[in-house]
Amino acid sequence: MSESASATASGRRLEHPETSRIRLETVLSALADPVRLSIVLALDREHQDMACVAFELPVSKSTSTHHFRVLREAGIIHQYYEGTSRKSRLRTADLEERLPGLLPAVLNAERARRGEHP
Amino acid sequence: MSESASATASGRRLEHPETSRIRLETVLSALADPVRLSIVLALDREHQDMACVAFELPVSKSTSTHHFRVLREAGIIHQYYEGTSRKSRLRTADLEERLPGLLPAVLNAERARRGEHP
DNA sequence: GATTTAGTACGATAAACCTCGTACTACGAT
DNA sequence: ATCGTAGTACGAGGTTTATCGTACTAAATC
Repeated sequence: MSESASATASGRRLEHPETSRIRLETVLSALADPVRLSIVLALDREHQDMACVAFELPVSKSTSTHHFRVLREAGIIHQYYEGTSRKSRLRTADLEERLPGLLPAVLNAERARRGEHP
Repeated sequence: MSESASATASGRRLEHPETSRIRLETVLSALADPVRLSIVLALDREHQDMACVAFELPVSKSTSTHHFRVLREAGIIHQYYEGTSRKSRLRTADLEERLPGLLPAVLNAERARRGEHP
């Protein structure tokens, strides 16, 4: 698992923390926001890479960019370029290695709150 | 489990959310702070009720009060008066009922980070 | 009653955060 | 080459947060 950005389409780099540098407090902060929580939930539900636009977030484009960056810099999602869009994927395995049980617990609780079936 | 404060020594009331009103985002926010995380860790490690002064936090008294209130209002700790001091206890069972697996995951991760034995 | 101990209440301050709009870039399609 | 789509960068505005000091309260002790 290399950590240098996979620049499929542009020369732009996307910084991702190594798994060993994922920090509990940063992850908790990142997840403690309703918009970001809904992003994480959608990524988990669809279990496929999603472009930012697919989330239909109730915020502006720049705010959306901000939230995705927070998630990426916390080590919660992996992002890469594909054409004009940027795809995101949950770093499920990395999170499980570094913070075992945390993401499943958060996903379960939030799904339960929303009345979604597990 | 009654929710009206147990005013052992004073007439002062301490507000505690009912278990059913514990919110994921509030809990995540509350745990996403180093001082509060160390409070929760100490409460879990000592497995007994602790007075605020026993934590020896690296902040002033008023800041300490603030952090304990955040934890209490999030539903993470229960507090009651005893003499001149205020004792705190983790609401382990309530959290497990409402947000299963979350607290153990956080405690494990933080203990691992600190190099403490589980 | 006076003192000590433990903690609260009330601002104040400085940093961080969420939000937005505008201007810009990169890629794909026409 | 032009246009549209998807997203970034930057800066600003407003709110929340963490921190503190000072002044206060309640209980235990002297």
